[in-house]
Amino acid sequence: MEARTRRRVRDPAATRETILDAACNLLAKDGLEGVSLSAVAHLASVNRGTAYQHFETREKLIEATIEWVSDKMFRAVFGDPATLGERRVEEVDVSALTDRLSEFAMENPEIGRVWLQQVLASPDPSQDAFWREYCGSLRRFASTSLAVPGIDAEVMSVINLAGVFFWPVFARAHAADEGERSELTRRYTHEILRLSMYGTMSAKAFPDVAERLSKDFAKD
Amino acid sequence: MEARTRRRVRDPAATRETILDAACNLLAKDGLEGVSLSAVAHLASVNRGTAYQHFETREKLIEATIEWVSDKMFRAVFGDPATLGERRVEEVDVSALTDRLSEFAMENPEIGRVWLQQVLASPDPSQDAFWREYCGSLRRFASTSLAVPGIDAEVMSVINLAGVFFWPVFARAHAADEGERSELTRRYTHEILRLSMYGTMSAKAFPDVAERLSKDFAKD
DNA sequence: TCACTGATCGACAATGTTGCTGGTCAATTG
DNA sequence: CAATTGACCAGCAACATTGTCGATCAGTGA
Repeated sequence: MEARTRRRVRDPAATRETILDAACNLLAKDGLEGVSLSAVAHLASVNRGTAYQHFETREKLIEATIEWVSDKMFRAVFGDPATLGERRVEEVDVSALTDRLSEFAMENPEIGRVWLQQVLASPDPSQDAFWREYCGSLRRFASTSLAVPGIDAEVMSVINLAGVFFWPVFARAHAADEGERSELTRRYTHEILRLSMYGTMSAKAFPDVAERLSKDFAKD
Repeated sequence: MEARTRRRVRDPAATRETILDAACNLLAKDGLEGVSLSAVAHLASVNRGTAYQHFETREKLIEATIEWVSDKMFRAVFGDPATLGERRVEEVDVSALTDRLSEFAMENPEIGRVWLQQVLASPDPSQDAFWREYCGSLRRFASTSLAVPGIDAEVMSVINLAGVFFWPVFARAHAADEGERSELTRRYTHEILRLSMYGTMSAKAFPDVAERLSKDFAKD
């Protein structure tokens, strides 16, 4: 009859990681609603009590999960935070960065959206490393001659990130297999680059809008 | 002592509306997580049993709420569906449409995001009237000479809608009063128009990206 | 007027979740 | 080696939520 469930070997750091990883997967699968301590602990094969030992409350767990996601994302998109300082703005390969971000978003659905939501709602988004880096590099880029003048880096960050994190919702729902999925990823990166280069409206066809833009501009 | 709670006068249609309206408000306040039948019924001052009479299950209620939101949004952005057919593509005022959409998104936070999420995840987004109209008009616009060539209407719809529905998360968290909020709305509409007209990257500074774009293009 | 439909309500069972507590046991440290 | 720490676990209490049922009672139509 035996069969007592084996007691987990004592390794707090690893346990914490296990729990966060489980929370992350659950987040990607069912969204925020699906992240209950019961479900997370079960998926991580950890006792609920143990989970509470590591994270005081559900809120704290979610908060920690978001940070964990942010870090994962940072590495996937910008590489190792340690070696970051050395690179130059001019050297940043916009096109490759977009590729990596789209890739990550597609592989980790849901969590990017949840992360963005939390970060934007927080009193100071730049507390978050990924946001700081993303928005910051966009701002630096905007100040170079490589960029069109008049870019609002904050708004552009929101637009870019919102788009890249929402597209997988559509893509994953409409792609039957891996192949179609990467095709849809390609479609997205193509379009975002095309948009960045050429916009959507033929400038000479819209003198009124152009005028409105320059007027808004004067107000700033 | 008396004080029996008055029984609601019999008016199923109005009751249904009341419930949906409550659900909608709750959605805007607390997101999907906040929409429990208990909370909705309470807010609507309706017995929970009554709510179940109108909506078989929580899922059904949420589904109905999303449709209701879609309809509200449609009217706010495109006007009355009945008088829609008459207008021409060329007559559509892009700039005014953007204004109305941003306005709506700011006034009704959360629900637009949830709506977009549901619609994109559904097997056939064009079942939804708002999506059909938005994406369709973008497609029609793309085929005119007013537009830059090569636009992917579906991707652009996602980018635009994701952006406009996410911006309020940032804006509402960082605006102290009504005035700051409308200023932030203005910032958004300005930037999205600017982006549509001029993009972000100086085309001549990025011959490699331009080449990649034309290559991708050839593959299609 | 009177039966009938169905909108509304109060209560109940089943289930799930949160957070807490007290107990066990492995590792560390003096 | 003994004592202490704290990681881990099982179970409890409080509460929320879902979905269901049977009992009313207001309109409606015969």
